[in-house]
Amino acid sequence: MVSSGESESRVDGSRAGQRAGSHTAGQGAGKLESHLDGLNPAQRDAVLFGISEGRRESTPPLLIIAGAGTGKTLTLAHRVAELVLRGTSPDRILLLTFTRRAAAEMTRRAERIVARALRIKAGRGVSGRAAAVGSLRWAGTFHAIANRLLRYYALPLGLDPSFTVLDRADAEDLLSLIRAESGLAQKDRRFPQKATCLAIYSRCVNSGESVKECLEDHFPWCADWETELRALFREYVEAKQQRNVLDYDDLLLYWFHLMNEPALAAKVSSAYDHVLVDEYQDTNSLQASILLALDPGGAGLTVVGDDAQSIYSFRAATVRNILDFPKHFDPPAKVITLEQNYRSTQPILDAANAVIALAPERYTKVLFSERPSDQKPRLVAIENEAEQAEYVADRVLATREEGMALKRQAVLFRAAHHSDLLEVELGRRNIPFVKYGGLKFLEAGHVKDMMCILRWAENPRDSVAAFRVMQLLPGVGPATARAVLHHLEFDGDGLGGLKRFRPPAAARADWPDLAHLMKSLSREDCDWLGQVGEARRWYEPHLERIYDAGLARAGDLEQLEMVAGQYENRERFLSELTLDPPEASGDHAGVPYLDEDYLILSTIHSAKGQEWDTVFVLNVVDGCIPSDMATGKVDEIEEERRLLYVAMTRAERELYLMRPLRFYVIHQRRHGDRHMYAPLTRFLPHSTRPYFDAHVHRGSAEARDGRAGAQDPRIDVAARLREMW
DNA sequence: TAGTACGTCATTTTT
DNA sequence: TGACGTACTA
Repeated sequence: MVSSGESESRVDGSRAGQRAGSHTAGQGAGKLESHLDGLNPAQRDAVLFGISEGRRESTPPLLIIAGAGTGKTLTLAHRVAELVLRGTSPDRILLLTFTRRAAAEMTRRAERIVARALRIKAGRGVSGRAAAVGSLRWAGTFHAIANRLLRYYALPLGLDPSFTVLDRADAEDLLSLIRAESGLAQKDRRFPQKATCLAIYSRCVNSGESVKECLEDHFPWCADWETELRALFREYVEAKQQRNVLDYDDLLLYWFHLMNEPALAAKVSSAYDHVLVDEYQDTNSLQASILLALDPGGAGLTVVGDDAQSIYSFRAATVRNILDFPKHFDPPAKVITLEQNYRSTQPILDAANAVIALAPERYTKVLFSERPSDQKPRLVAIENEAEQAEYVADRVLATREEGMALKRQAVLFRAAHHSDLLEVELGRRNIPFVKYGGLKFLEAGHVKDMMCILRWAENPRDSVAAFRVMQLLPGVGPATARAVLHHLEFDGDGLGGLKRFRPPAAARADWPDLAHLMKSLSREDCDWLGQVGEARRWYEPHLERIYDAGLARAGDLEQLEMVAGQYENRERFLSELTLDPPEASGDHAGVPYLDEDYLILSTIHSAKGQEWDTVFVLNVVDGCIPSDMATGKVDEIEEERRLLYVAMTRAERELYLMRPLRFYVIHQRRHGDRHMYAPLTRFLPHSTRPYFDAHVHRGSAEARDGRAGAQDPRIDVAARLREMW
């Protein structure tokens, strides 16, 4: 329980912050109102820089360094709106974001700003041109935009436009299939796992490193396998081409090669007047090459980011992209820095600044806020992880009692499994929650099965999907599935050939239905609406046979069918879901209803760009932050420091750093389970102590178990026993 | 050839 | 703990 002595300085709900369209109080009555009134001078500079005429040629490149919570999205949205207001067609703005959520948010805000600007103009009697952002057609992640471009340019790229996109799990499966076929697995020493192989491959592609360099720098324990890995990757590339499938990295690679052919590059480039890139610190060198090829002179190019929040180097992102950006151009790109934070209270910023100030190399930028508070962030030492879970659940409920919705509170952690115990505790207390990061909706076996049915129909050469679908039938295993693929290749009638395959006896009863389903789904004129239902009706009996919790899983499939209805066709549905999967998974599988209130659980990575009133950070101990997988290199440690910084700067009003003293370490050593004492994270050395309220929390377990506490009276039993005689 | 029982060995974050 | 690979049985 929390001691009742803690003061809870409530801040009124309307943040002193900035929201698109919100008026800031205190504007001089005589001053003319403008849609830019809510912006501070630096933001205004960033919005207006170089776009006085709205023409691409006259807009030099711009880098906006935007610290955490400094109104980055607001500023970028204003810039987009400003471009539209000055006559740029929204169709000719390319907006590259880190997630689709960010793209949607930016579009929404830009629209509101434009609407407001037009209202103001109209109010002044200036007849505003009927400009509307409409939807920004070219807003999305690098991968999503690549997917669309590659379908437009499939022909010159030698692609079949019906290609399907492999998600990570599919790519891993394909790799592992090849590994098995090529005999790489049968070595005396253990070959790296499929996930590791793919990680190595992906890093090479995205960073431009050779396999050798990559292994030395990032996967030293696999260094002996260089030759085999290269052979594996060669076969992997070939396998993808045969199957007409692209993985995530291919999307970028093909785009890159598209941009390397001058005639095509010119065509792509000429489609956009302005290119804006968000979260630039988390792009990798392949993405940077694409961008520079898209806009070599930098005209109309704006990138935004914060080097202190670069946390994706494991995905080959390089902070050099943002640091070196200005130098790519002559004259160098203009740099504008945003330092005023509108999110957090000053004590939270002070603590976060203190953490990042200890980074050996950094680009000085000190955030300040106009939101005072007496409440420093709390550093809570607690017995163990179980009590950490109880404490957080208690505090969450208490904060809700004070009127703060669960949705305005978040629990952040380094690795997805760090919230396991908390999830159990929340379940026990019936506190609804949604978890971001970790296992996704689409990774659940049964959802994957359904997606593969549709993918196979979309791309009959997608044998990864086919392989999976066929083995759903009883009596069909890898050998039969392979035989079917072989049969189809020679039959030459697409999926229609399925009905001419003679299945083994064990599968005979179920075969015709599958053949019929796939033939039906793959017809050219097959209406998209209803396809998922058709697949579901076929699949449900198998679902019940294959999985234990068939009923709960059937619910997910209904969800999937509803989601499918929101897409115009099968290709869009498959691509967009693969490239931008619904990332939350609730307590019960499936997406929660939006009107419910629920607590947010999230990995720190997935929390990027978000903010909550109250934030709890779990396991602020060495071994978790920094993760003990990352203790090797200085760079890696520095990235972990930035992770803690990102986590802390998500909080608006209340921040709790949780520090369990004892960890129960399971299945790690032969010696069985044991306890370990974990030291406080090295990122909070003694010098940072003044920025925190430290307390030691004595868990309720002691009280519940009837154990004695410090306040209990003392009895001198020994003396009494002596007195008995 | 499918399906299962058992032994081995672990590297976080995600488009 | 559980994912994955191997060996065995029906």
